[in-house]
Amino acid sequence: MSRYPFRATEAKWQKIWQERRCFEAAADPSRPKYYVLEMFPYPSGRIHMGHVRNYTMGDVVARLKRAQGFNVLHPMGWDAFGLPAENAAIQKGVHPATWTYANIAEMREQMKAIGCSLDWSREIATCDPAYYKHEQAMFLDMLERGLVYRKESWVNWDPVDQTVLANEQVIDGRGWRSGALVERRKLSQWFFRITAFAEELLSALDRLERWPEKVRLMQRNWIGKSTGARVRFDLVGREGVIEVFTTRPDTLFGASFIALAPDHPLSAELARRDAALADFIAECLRGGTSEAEIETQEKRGFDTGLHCRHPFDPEIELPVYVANFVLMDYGTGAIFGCPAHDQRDLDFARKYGRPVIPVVLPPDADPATFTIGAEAYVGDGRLYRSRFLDGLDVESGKRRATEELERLGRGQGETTWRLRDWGVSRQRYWGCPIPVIHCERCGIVPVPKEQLPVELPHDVDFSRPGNPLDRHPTWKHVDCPRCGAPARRETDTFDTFVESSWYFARFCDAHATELPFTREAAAYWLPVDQYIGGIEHAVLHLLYSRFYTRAMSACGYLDLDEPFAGLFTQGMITHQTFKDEAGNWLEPAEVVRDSAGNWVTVRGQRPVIAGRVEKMSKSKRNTVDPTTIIEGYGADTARLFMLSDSPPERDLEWTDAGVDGAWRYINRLWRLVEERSTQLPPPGTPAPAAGLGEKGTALRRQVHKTIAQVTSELERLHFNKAVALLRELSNAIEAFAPETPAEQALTREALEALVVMFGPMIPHLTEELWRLLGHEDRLLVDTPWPVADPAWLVADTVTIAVQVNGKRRAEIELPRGCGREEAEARALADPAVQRAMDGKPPRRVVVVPDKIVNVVV
RNA sequence: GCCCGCUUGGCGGAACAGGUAGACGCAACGGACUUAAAAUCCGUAGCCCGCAAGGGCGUGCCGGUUCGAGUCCGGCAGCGGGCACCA
Repeated sequence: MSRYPFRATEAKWQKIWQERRCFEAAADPSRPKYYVLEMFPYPSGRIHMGHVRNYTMGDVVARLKRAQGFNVLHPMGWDAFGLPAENAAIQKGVHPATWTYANIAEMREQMKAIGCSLDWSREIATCDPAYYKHEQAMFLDMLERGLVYRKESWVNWDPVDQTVLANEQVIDGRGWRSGALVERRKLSQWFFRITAFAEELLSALDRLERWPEKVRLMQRNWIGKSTGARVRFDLVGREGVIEVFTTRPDTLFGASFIALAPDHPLSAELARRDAALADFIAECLRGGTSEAEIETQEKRGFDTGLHCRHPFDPEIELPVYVANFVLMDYGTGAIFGCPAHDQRDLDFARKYGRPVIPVVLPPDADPATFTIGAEAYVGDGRLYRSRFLDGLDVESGKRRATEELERLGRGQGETTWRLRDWGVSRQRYWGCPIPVIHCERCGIVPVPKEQLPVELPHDVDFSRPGNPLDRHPTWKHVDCPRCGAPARRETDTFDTFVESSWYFARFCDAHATELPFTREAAAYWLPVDQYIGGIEHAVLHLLYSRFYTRAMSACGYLDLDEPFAGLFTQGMITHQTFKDEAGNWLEPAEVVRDSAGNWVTVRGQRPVIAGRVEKMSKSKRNTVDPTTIIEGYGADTARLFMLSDSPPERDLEWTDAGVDGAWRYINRLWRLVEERSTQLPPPGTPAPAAGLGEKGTALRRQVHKTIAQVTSELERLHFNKAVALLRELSNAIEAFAPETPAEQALTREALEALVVMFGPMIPHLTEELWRLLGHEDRLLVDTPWPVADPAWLVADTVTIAVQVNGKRRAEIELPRGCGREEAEARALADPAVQRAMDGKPPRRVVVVPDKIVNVVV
């Protein structure tokens, strides 16, 4: 029995595709373009299964679009700056650049073995000065336009990685990479003014129709727009005013206290003369921000003794507290408490004995008896006890109250955002240097563009913690470009998310030298038509890129707002976990089933505890190395397994049985074509249009139906459904034993359709089969996608179900499009139907033509 | 706590737009070939009753709309995810 020689075959076709430069793209305005992109990898050293799944999906789309006649751009590169390179330097003494480029070389070879239709001529690495030079130039342009600024602020400091983190990189109070509890520090930092686009970044989400709703929702929540009002409360008995942001100006008459954040300037001022308050504030600031701590922390306040006047009635005076639950970096850092209609304010009021005054009356509630118990009322209703607001609903009340505040000069309508500006300064070596110079006399001076790139020095010392750039003997010492006095380079580098915020644009013109990319190339290729990657970037990378694209447009580099027209987020790869008796994680390769079916260790047959199926991770050791699979079964087997069965957005459980199944099918397909190919007429021999007999007609119908369905499923990225349809077709071809020349020609027709349609998924095998079918002159990758003939999509007859009282009782075959009377008569005549009717006359017969007949008795 | 999603055989999953639930696979079982095993091929298979013909039940649970509900509506449960003192 013949076995598919995958190793030689895969190597052969990869070499031919490369030699013929099949996948190198060139802009061609006369042709429609299609830009397919997978999120580029960090060069950690080895590819993992998640990469393989990601790139396989992208490759199917790229190859499909290519066959459909699009001018396809499908590039690949390396997100090459980042901390692991520095950690390697510290631990192994290897230079970050050496480590990174060695990893790239290794991973490039691993990736090539997957056989993706990538344009390697556009390969980029973000740590290349030829790349980050443009990033520095763009930064200077953005600085000039006010899209970048520097300010001293409280930052999230990761004590393990010794660097600042963006808000988006702090998860549950811990650094996203190190897992260390984040500290607060005050530092001077560079910020991208992402908030300048907050409104647009939010509203444009509605237009991203080819993005998952889930991602759009996550971004909406992250941007966190709240509309309300800023209200000024005058202090009693002293100068000054407290500004408060509220989304509920309608409930102002329910106010019973004012609360300040512990780090509010007024809190600090008062603390200077009040030791007890100073202690309270210190205690609040010490409290962590982790989830557990917030959960357990109770609402606590400190009465400052100060009072404020109510903006609508100076007679009403409200006490001012400092409270631990008020955040300085949201709104104004101060709130007014309305206990009746806010749960948190209610908890606080109950604890400190403040009055609870309901001012929104729920529908059907009696104003005389309505009271607030343990829960605040946050729903809609009619305002009452609120003078000029009485009788209004909540929405109208908000508008009316805001108008009144504006009329009195005590406030105005305002929108606040959860979104903060993006802090990009990192105190690390292996990143893009921020191209500015600090001069004692001139302040911050941009590095003149002709001096770019500001390159990282190669001779750095990792023997001590902290930023090696900072203590480099010479690098940071430069003369001020403006006044010539001795000055100091910025030693912080960019957050690596800056590099990934524009790499998709660099691919349009990866070798441009004067500009990051030419306007023409960007105008032709962008936006990315289909972007594929993990859901973990739903906020970070995808939001930064949307911002950065707008910022580049503002600086005149291109004319685009949204970089990714279509987004697909793939599921993760999971695998069963194993532990030994001592509780140590075991690799899948270290365990095996014994004769009784129990899991035991390969070495020593020791008992193994089989655990849950979880995301493949190094820490749980439940990973499978893609290279091992590709060497043992071939890339096509790995690709087919990943595309079969599991819908791409869902998690995929990696199993040996599943891989075996894919491997068996690869061989089955190979044998099918090998066996049939000897009896086929030469390529190009058409099968007759008619007279194929019943079997032949059915096969041709199935071919055309499969073409129509597979095309549509692949276009919607439903790879698992496409695989199922193609397996059905190949089952049908297997069952079809051609005898006449016409049937042999039909077999060729069917096999060719099958091979072409499987091409994007298992490219090496199908390229070989295409050759086996006698196509010497044209590669499969240059063969157009088949088009279904509508004439063969419908049969003359249809088999429909007949129901009696909604239960299926029979199947009847009817001419397609036959009339209701005939369908009804045929249905009622069926013996099984008559039996089910039990002699009763039909009360009603529902006929849905070509679909179903339902007899109601 | 708030918001979102999901729940179909032993397992992964199909089912366009309310119209034959379980396609296509994985695992399993029976058989053929083989000294044997692997590979391959043929066959069985939602569950229950039945030799069969056939019948009953069945898409997390309860209810509703409809000639007809996995699909629509209301309620509940479980699982997963996002956000979180956000005023």
